[in-house]
Amino acid sequence: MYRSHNCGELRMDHVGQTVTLSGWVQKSRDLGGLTFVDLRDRYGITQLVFNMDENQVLTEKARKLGREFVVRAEGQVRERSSKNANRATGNIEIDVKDLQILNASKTPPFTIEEDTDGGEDLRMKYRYLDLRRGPLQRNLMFRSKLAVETRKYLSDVGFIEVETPNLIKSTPEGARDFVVPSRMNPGEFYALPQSPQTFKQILMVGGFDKYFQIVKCFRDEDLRADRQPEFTQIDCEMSFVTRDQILDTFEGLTKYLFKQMLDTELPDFPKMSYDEAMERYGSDKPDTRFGMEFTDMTETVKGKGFGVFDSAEFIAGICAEGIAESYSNKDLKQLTEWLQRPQIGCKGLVYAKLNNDGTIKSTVGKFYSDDDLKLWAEKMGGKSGDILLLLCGEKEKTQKQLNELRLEMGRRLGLMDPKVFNPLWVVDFPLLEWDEESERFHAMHHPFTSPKTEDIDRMMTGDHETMKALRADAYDLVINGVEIGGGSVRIHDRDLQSKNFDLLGFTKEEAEAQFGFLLGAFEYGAPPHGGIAFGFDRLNAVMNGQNSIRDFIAFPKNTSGRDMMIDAPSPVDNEQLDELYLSLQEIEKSGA
RNA sequence: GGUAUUGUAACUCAACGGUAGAGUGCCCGACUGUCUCUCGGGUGGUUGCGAGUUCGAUCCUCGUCAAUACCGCCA
Repeated sequence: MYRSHNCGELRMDHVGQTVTLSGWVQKSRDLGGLTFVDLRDRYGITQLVFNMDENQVLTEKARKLGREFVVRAEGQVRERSSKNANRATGNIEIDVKDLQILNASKTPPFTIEEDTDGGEDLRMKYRYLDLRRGPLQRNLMFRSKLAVETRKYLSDVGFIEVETPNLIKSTPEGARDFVVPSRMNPGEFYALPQSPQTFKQILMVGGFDKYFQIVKCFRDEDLRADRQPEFTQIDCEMSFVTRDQILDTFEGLTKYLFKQMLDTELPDFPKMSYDEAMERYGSDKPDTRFGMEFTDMTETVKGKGFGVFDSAEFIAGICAEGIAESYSNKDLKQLTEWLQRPQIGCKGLVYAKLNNDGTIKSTVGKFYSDDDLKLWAEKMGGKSGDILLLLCGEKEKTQKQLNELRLEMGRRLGLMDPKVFNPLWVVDFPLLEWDEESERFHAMHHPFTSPKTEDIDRMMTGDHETMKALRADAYDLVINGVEIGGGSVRIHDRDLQSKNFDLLGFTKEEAEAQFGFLLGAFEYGAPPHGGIAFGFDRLNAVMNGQNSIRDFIAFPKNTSGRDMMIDAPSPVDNEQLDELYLSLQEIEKSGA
């Protein structure tokens, strides 16, 4: 027997019992005649004691243990003479009678502790060591429970979990596909699914009116801290439902998950239109934990001789509360430079400091009287002690930049409380997005998204400008400025679907070749349906107040899409290539 | 594809253009109540790689590779 108990469960109640523990050596403290060894498993740490007077051979053996040795120890639980209040098992220790080294270990390249000294790349290479650390263990246990609770909730309200294939068909819309060559079908390729989108819609046609799946999705696009090439979704679809029934169902799920996992009661989720989100926050995923909302100043500030404003399409600002005294000119200059980085690309920042003594200091004081500036303050809700920050330019671009500024100020002023969760539904997204480069429309959500009922007529007959303004029955769940998931009511009418493909620039033949199976299915009685998918990795991260999803994935990839542990991707043998009828082009290495 | 930052001992980081250093780890020794044990000694380097400038480069310049963050991209 390797263990009678784990390393986290022994307490004063167990004193006197003979127990067997197995685990890893966290650390040993050799005091000469007395040696302490901290034994660790995923449940906790228990102290082993060896005494030279009582058993010299065993103590000598214990003194030779290195970090991360795997050992089995048998002995008696006893009360400690000096207790450690910082540890759950800190009142007891094991007086070891027998010690077995199950496996020795090389010295690990970084410390296996709560806060490791290892850098990201080392931790990735030795992921199996990093996984032994408390934070990673807790994250993966959290993830496991979150999946279990999701299944519990959804199956309790009647959802059926159905698996869909991973070897499917490449489609031109959306992200780049990962592609898999088919040996049995020379010259042809499968694609890995970007999501089970078409399959879940076909399941609706198949009569599974409530479907869900916790499923891997694959997208061959550049990565970020919150984006992996393979990631997991809670994917759902429902038939015979309205938009609000879908939203209610998943609001219910979200509330349930927060209650079960964090014991947090979420309030009802507000619904905000895409347009409103853009006006108030300049973002389709606003962080509503703090205010600092936009004020449109276009009309207010024009006509006073300040050319930059007078010629601008759009001028808007935010009010940063209570920092007039603490923010020096140097700070503001530095903030301006931050805004001027190419990633953001502002030309400049206009500010007005509303000093506590009632004076106002502004970069554009030359053009605006104190009364003018007081009007600004009034419009923007500024009071003494605040700083008004204004940006101007082309409307969409300026909104985007002001959004960045708002978020940065939120960060700097500590307004993003990690303990607070502010969910909201962003609804009524645009149906189509005009792509200047290819000079055609793209589906903002995906090609099966239904326009809002009231927009259908305009869609069938409207001109180009009308098309840009069409609203879709599409929605996102946003929590603390993170897009947790999104979905839409789908088109179930073949004519409407054809029109949509038309607008997206598909010929009939292309549409048939790409999506014929779905269109065919729709001819046999497709029910009205809609659905949603949550980013499961992101949900884990957000619930734990973290930005990076990597520490919630057991084996993540780095920013170049490499698995540093197994060193993938890697070349394959010519034999393998031949079998697949593939030949490689020379890869040009520049320079060298 | 672009912008930026970083690359020095096993790890985390220092070092004005002038013989490369600390803490941690690791090894040896001492130590009977530690839990960041303590104390003494020791080990440890192709400064990512390649050019260039210079009497001399970890430092400056160019190239290159890699990691990370962001933009583009991605729902």
